[in-house]
Amino acid sequence: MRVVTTARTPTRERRSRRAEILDAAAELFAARGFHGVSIEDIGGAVGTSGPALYRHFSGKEALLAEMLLDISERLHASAAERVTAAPDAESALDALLAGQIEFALSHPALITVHDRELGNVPEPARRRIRRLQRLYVEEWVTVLSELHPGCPPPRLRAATHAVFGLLNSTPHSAGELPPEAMTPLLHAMARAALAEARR
Amino acid sequence: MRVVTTARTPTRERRSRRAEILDAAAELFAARGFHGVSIEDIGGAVGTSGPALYRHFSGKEALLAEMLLDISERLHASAAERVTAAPDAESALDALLAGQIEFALSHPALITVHDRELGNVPEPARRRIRRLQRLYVEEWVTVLSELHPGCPPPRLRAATHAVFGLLNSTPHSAGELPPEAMTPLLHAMARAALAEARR
DNA sequence: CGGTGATGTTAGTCATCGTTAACGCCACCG
DNA sequence: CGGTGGCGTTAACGATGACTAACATCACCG
Repeated sequence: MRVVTTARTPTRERRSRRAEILDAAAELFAARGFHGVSIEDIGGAVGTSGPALYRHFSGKEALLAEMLLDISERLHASAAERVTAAPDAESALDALLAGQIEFALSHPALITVHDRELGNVPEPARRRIRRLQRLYVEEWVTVLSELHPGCPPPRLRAATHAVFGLLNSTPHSAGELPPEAMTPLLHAMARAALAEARR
Repeated sequence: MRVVTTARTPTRERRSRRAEILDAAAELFAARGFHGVSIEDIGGAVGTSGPALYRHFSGKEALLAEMLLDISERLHASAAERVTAAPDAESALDALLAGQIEFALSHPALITVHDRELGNVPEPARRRIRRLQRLYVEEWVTVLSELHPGCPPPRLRAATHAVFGLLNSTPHSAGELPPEAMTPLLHAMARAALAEARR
């Protein structure tokens, strides 16, 4: 059979195709959930159709795994850097807050997928992601322990998760405020909330 | 034949089958997402198998719609009651906080589904749910406006959403703290965070 | 008693989905 | 040039899922 396909020039390689697919998939997963998005949807979102995706990922779950792994690594690495660069616990906390807020405001889809879709990641990768998430939380808890000595770690962990919820609420209030106003507001609210954990 | 929608409960079981199905479905939706749960899964969770569900709901989407509608109505009704019963804005805010915290702690699955699955509700019901959610938020914004006069409503709305994120983080920190400790912690953190919205 | 309606059951149907197969371009490299 | 490999295509396949059909049970009530 004769296939008169569109003769496109694949020489254009402005950005890695993998990254392009990951971005599109993140947007779709955030909007409709992992199982609500088909391979065809993802392919369509990057201009190719369907199974072209398998040239870049071994499957749908592997795609998700790589996405979550990348997010967890970026968050944890950024936190570790910021904490070691800070002169004291006070500024370390501010740096952690600034990092999380910046990430949440600039990548709302990634944040959304990050705390919704862990359950769909197959087992080998799931553990690695969990580990990174735990390390990230412990980064916060360590700083807070220094700030609130004598406060039991479980309480600090609960407070940390609560603050994550506060900061990650960004996707739900999209458009309410411009980022220049949202950033200091979230920072102030989170800081005040964490001060209450002291008991 | 006339369709009589006022269903007289046959009282075969101690609890309505509908409610039993809704509870099981909420748990499953929260854990795996709407599209990650099959009709067979839901049936299996209540001891029946598969299509028995259609004796109680017209379909999977209708089930979700009823679930979200019920949640939104309960939240909004509770908020309206509490606000009108409160003597002043200060205690109204405390009552709103207490209500949301109690709901989030006792029904984590419902809270999870409530802010994740709106996109899967078909259109006639979606608008009603959105409207109730908006009314609920406005209940908070009205109280906060009285507490922080001169503060622009968009800022108060953003702060309210952020506090919802904080309070609804409960499902993510399950087991960190017992409810007796979690309740006052969340209340204090939320109150401190909202005080910062004053600018 | 016989009928009726509420509530189950199992066996399909039809659409969709993830994945694989088989093939076509085309850039690059010996 | 000719092959090789990266990257895309369409066509199929097998599994699964939502939903329907046809039938069973059984309490209840005239």
